[in-house]
Amino acid sequence: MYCLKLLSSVDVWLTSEQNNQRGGGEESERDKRQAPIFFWVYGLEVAMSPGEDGLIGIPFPEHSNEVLSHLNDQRRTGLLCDLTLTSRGARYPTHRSVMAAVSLYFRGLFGAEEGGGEGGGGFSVCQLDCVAPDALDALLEFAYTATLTVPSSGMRDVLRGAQLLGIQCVADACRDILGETVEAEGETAEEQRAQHTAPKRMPEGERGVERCSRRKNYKKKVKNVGLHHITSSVLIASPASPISHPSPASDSLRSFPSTQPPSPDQEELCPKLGQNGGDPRLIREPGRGATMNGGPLHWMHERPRTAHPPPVPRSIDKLSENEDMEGDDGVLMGSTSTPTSVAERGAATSAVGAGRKRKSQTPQQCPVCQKIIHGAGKLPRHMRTHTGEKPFQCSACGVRFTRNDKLKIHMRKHTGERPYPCPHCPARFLHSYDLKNHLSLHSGARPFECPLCHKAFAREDHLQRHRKGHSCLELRTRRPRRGPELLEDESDGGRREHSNPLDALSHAHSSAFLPNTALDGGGGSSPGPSLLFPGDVERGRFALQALAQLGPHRGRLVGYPQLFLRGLDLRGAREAEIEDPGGTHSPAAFRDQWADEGEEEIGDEEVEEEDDE
DNA sequence: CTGGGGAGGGGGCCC
DNA sequence: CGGGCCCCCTCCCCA
Repeated sequence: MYCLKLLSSVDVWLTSEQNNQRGGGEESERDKRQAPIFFWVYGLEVAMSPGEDGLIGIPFPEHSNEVLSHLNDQRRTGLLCDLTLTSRGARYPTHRSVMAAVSLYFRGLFGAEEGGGEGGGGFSVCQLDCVAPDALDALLEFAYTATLTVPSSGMRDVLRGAQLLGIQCVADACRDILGETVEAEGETAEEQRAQHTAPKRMPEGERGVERCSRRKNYKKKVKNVGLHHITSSVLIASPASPISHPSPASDSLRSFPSTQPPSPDQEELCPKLGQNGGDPRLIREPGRGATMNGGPLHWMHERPRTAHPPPVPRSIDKLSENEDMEGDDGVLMGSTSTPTSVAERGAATSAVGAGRKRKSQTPQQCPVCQKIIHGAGKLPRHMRTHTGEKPFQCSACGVRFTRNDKLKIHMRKHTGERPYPCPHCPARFLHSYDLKNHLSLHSGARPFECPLCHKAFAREDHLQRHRKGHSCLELRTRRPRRGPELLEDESDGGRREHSNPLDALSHAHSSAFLPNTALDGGGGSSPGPSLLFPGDVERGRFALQALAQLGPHRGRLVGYPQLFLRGLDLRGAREAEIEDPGGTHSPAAFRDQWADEGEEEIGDEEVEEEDDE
């Protein structure tokens, strides 16, 4: 009997006779058969370790984002911050654990302290003048949001900082963006200078500033960067980047231009969009190196250098400002503690750069999400989805959009224009797709049918919503069931591999469902290959019943678009239940805990089916 | 729970 | 090649 924690509050109890064998060294045939045990819960791969004898690992993709978000909140408020990074006067409260998790440098730094007096804990300050404040800010934001926001002009700073701190993924991404190639030669002068300004760390209790150039072996050779001019800002994010969790820096990022009130200039530049709507030319000056509507450059200028709350009880600013300033290149270091403006830096880099010719624009891979963007000129549009840049503002209501065509459609609300009239009724629509949906009402066509309950919908997204809900799941669990022989397709005579056991189930209980309405949400993007074994349908069925037995807690699983069950070897559990009907090992014994009276018949049905077998 | 509207995003076509 | 325009899909929100 196992207790599986679901969403921290839902317990799924499974029984297995294998429980008694755990650790006993016995290896039954089932143990051999169950080698790779995976199943899919609505698109999420769930691993059941055979060695763990039925333990199920259910991933919660949002968990990491939530944790990061909370950590970022703590960073913003200075809560639990036990490390302050400084760069030329700017202070960045942070958490040692986070930095150690992100940075090989800090990992080595703090790891070396393990067992030492200061290892776990005292407040400490780490002077990182070798990393430009903007770059350090960006790297911290990356650490806490999985999103790296960096203006293209600051890409090299970030690259250098990432290399110095051993944040390899960021360094790689920056290199990709910069189009660098790994240089097999020795360290460049830049790297050598950087070594002189290696991160320094000042334990809180110490009076002076102890310089501890403790670079580890993670150090990567600095590439000989070929400078080229890039006018766009780039935001690097992990695929699951929680962009919605702003850091102080990201707050400022988000303040441009989407939430930033339009400047009077912008208002003048965007007088009356009207029918001609969001012509971006009214807002920006393309090709001038300027950014849309006060974009990255504007952001960088307004980016608060000391936006972070300063919980640092002691000041090392003067020391940090005066040290190592000569060690970096002029672009980075400048002559004072105040970083050179991005505009100046951009000009500097542009002056140095040789102007690399951009590659073909179709298709292009997004440097942030690695997605391939088809179509010429579509990448900048796509990039705005990462940066949150919304250059196109409605002159009527102030709402901003990332695309002018969206603004144009939006303006129809103000102008009353509804260019898509229904030929059968006076209805008119803003979107062509709305008209398309509307026409299906006239025709009565409901082409989107649920393969399980056969309810038809006029809109595909409504069908998907319906299938994501658990109302249909209940029906699924109560379907009359057949054996796995129904996997045999009568039409082609061969064994059909359904994309998931639920398909098989639905196929079993009904032969009339639309071929395009598979349970994968209509997208046909079932994660992972279809790897059904002869017993999978049974396993999937039992898993559904297990879900059903969640009773009121089952709703917590609602929202998963799919329920894929792969190799879920739960038959043992079922058999155990039969062997011990009503015993303490039976799920039925725990069914009352969930007090879902409507599901009891499922269990009864299950027993009846077992009797039939 | 469902129907409808709006918005975000991607792709195709054209200039 | 970049941008405009359009279509399509999907998601979210509201009644």
